[in-house]
Amino acid sequence: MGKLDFAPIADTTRRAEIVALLRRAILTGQLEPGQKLNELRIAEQMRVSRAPLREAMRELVQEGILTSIPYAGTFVIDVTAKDIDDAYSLNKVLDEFAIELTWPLRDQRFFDELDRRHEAVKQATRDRDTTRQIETALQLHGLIHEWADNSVLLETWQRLTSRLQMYFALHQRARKEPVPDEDIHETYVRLLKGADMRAAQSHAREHIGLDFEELLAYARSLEQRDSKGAKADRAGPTRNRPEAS
Amino acid sequence: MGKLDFAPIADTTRRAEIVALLRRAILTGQLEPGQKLNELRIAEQMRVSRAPLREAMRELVQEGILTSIPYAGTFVIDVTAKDIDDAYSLNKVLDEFAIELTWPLRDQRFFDELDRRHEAVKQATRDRDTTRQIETALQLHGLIHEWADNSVLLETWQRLTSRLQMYFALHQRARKEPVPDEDIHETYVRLLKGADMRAAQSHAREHIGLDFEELLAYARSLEQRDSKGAKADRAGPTRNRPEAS
DNA sequence: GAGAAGCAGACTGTCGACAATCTAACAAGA
DNA sequence: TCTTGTTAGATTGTCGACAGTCTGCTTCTC
Repeated sequence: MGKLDFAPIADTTRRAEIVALLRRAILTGQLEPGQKLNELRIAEQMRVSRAPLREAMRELVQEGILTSIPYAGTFVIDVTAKDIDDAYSLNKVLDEFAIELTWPLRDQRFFDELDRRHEAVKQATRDRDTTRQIETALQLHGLIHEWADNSVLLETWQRLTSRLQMYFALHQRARKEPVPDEDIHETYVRLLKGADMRAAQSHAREHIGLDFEELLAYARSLEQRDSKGAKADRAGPTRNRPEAS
Repeated sequence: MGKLDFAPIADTTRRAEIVALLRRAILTGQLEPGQKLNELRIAEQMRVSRAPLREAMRELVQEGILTSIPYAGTFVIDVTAKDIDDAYSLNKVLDEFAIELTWPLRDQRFFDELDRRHEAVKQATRDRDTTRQIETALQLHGLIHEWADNSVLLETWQRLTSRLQMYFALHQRARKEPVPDEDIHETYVRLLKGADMRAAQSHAREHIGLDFEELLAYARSLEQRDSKGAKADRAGPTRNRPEAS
């Protein structure tokens, strides 16, 4: 028999597609932080009953980008400066760990994939497609986590990434100029190809820190604005989180 | 008006209670790894319809202790030696980070809570209650993550803990003698109260390593046994994970 | 007897309807 | 005018039933 490996066919349940749709809507900022998701309306728009929609929402709640309050509703999570700070500081630790694990596993296929993803970022930058630029940049950074051969690490990073992507989208959407960021990733890629692991680790930490400071400042300005009243329609969940212990 | 703070009342939806029930059943080993969860049977036993049960199961899938295959069923995750290895190595990194964050925040309340949880472990040990011993030991180790004031870290650790608790339960259930482990935590607690952060960090790494080796050896022996046939009724999910990208 | 086609049976996925709960507007009383 | 009780509307939580899919057995053919 032939040695051809077939890729598994796509999961074809309504629930899975709803999850993908909702996740994309949230991560690209089409659904704003704090916004309430009306089950009936969304179900009608998607031509789906509420059952699979609700199951999809439960998944996204556990994924950390939605939050649910019993009998009140399900909301897109609110972005606080502290959340961003927390996520980034943990991300640094994970990056360092991922580089350590990936380092001895690097091979030609790794370098090729690294270049491919780097090229995708540059392409998105040329196209002035900010949404895609965020996506591709995160995919570039995700390579070390995928390559590290530690499923728990990968899973953790992906969860963190969801949130970071949300924050970035919020940020990018807010600022006027589409995007400057010419080629910050150049050094990152070069170091990952090099021989000095420590250098790669500390650069990852530095580099991430840069975008971060700007994002954090933006988040803080948002909070200042919000706290001065004018809370708009973004219903503020005031009760406890649904996560039981 | 008075300054009394009321705690938020308990979330009282069937779904939340089902989640708690199922999680406990899985973490204590009442539901074995690989076992399939029959929706109809469980729903009848709990006197609940399938809707909230299914939603609860979606949450636990995202929590990482169940795995779902469309049109085939939902299963308790299988424990592989690699999973344990992955989880533990990440756990070390997280512990180190948590100690770093917690260190400057330690105060009298921290030390009191530390002693309280340490005492709970010793009590469970005296009672020869292995399940509770696992629970309390993990709670003791969780304190640094709770105290670190980083919600993302805490969430990540709790997710990891779920899995570790499962593995521990499996292990404890298997070995004959109830439990030796007199007071390994004594040093850990003392170092956390001390002045040398590095020492505390490296001890956390060492200490965790101990239990780990034993657990890992057990997992490997399990896999050897399984691969020699006799796969029992534990239906092995052979298709792809449901997690779409 | 071996292998393919077809056929129940069981189970998961989805739907529409009902029950429980919350919110906000309104009325009544001090 | 402020507080409290009431009520209607909207929304979420739950239920029972139906449809789609998989699995294992049976049957038929060679």
